[in-house]
Amino acid sequence: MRLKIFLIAVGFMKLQKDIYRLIKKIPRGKVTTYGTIARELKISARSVGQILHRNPDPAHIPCHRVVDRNGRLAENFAFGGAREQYRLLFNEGVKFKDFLHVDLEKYL
DNA sequence: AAGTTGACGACGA
DNA sequence: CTCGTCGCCAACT
Repeated sequence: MRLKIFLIAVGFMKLQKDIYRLIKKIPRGKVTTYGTIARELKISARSVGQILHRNPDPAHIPCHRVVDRNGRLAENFAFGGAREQYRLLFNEGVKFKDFLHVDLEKYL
């Protein structure tokens, strides 16, 4: 049982590490897009979403700073939905056009 | 082991 | 801007 958890953790480490490295350097009050991360990692944008969705380590990965290419929030945000993501970003001083759209033009 | 599922993206209409 | 399609690919049945 415990072993299983360990193995899963190790398995996640591969991509988690790469994504973590990119996401963690996002300055406060800024955001990035899935596509940007995807190109950096040489993987599909979809995979980035996939990996973040089944978020391996939400405590150490500021996934709320990741939006889609239109600056749109993820309505299916794993932790509390878009509402929660909105709140987190707002706390960092990110300006919004409306509930679901971040003010891009000044992302990472 | 094979099929389904999406925090997406690009392109056309 | 939205909507529909297709390509994408790791994770999950």
